[in-house]
Amino acid sequence: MSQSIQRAAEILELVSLRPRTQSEVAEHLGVHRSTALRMLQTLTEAGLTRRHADGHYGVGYRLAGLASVAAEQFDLRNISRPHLASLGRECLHTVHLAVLDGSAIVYADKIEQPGMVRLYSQVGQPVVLHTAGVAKAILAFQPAAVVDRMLATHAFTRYTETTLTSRAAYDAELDRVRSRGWSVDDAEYEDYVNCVAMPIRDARGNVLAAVSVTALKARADLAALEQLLPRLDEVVSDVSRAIGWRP
Amino acid sequence: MSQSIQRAAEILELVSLRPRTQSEVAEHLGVHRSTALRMLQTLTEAGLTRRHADGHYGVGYRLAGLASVAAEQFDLRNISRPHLASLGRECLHTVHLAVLDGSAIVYADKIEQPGMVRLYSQVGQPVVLHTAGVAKAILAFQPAAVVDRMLATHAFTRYTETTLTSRAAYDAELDRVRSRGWSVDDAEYEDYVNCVAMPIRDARGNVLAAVSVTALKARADLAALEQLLPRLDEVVSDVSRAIGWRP
DNA sequence: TCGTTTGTTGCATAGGCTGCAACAGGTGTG
DNA sequence: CACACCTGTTGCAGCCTATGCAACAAACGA
Repeated sequence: MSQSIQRAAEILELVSLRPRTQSEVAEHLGVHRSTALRMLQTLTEAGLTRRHADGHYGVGYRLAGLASVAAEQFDLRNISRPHLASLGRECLHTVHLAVLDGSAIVYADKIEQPGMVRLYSQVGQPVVLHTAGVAKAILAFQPAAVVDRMLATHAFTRYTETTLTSRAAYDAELDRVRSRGWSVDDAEYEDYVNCVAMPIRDARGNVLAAVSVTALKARADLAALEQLLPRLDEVVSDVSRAIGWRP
Repeated sequence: MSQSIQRAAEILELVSLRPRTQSEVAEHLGVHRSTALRMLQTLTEAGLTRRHADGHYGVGYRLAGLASVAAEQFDLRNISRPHLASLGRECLHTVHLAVLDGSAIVYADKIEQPGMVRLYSQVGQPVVLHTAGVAKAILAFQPAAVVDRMLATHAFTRYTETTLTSRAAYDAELDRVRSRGWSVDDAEYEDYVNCVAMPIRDARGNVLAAVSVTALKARADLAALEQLLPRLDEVVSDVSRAIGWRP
């Protein structure tokens, strides 16, 4: 809508990766050098960028200050709620939000549908790491060290026929999840419940949460749930963008 | 220089104080409502602002993303952070890091203590040159030309009874700071807040930053803060050494 | 020393921003 | 239920302002 502001935002994105000279910024934006300089000067006056001694422009201190204000207000649950709710209304299944919280993954929100069988999950409770779709969607995108730490003392208890009961099998599944971008719980915890899940990325691109659509197999089996993946992808993309993620 | 970018920055500052409606923003900027909305939409697309469910606009989470991507650009802050944090933990007061940034001195970091009264200062904001302890700690060790340039257009506004309201009085204070190596803010800006500060030196021995310990007078008066000087000296020495300074 | 890049300035142009008005949709109030 | 109020959207005319350009001084590094 507003070209100059768009360009300003682009400059911030550019110099946040690494400080740039006025010429580099000009070239990146496709504008004249003097134009880029004028914009950089304005941004610098505002403290959003700052000029380094070597003539490169980087991110300014004021931006860090504003960022901390934003960080204080961070509230994933409230941000994602409307997106999850509309997803729930559309597909009429239960929608979960789970977040990585220290050494556990816990349900942070749950959208239920009226007149449905209640699922066992409860907000605030830790998920079962080796069966829950959300756990796989989150762990698939964590550094190996984090996965190791979380699974170090984890027992791969068998709950159903499809439960993954070894770390090796689980790791293989995480590989699959990582490459295709979504995960399932194929009746691995209760043999009549299955789900699909996708990860949410934060402002740094890290995966710290996931959304799942869960249903009784009798109501919607895996094949049916997979039909919802495009819509689920939309939802997690929207939420990721809303919390500052950019592709 | 660039009107739109200036306005964008002003919007960020405005909504960082508290979320505003498009009408409030328009009024604040003195532009038509549709203009303000167009700017807000652009900022929101970029993630720099964010629309709350009630139609108010606040700071966006992309700011946090940019700041964290750019974290490595703030070398001094990164180096000093652990030292400041442990100092803060020990004395349970607010610790500030301020740097000389072009023609202003701005807060570069702020270590707050849980459950404490919030101080007015914000990262990225310019400090008040004639009252802030960090300003005195930095300016006392600048060449006269730099001090003159920075104070040339500075108004020595009186905020409290102890505010230094003349260049002469300020220069005398800088002399004192220079000889003893530390500075104070004796309730010169807000009559219930005081602090002590010491300079950080770089590899060339130049002072480009300072650290302060700030507290409500009721919690710790100047005499109490001066007890912390040996520890503060340790901190600024450690940080100075870490960036290459040698005594 | 020279070549390169930065920062500055004045100016003409054109492009984009601005204000305006009208309308749809949503919210809350009486 | 009507009403008032605010938000969000759109098309458009006119003017502002951002832009490109060129020339120059200054800083910088090779």
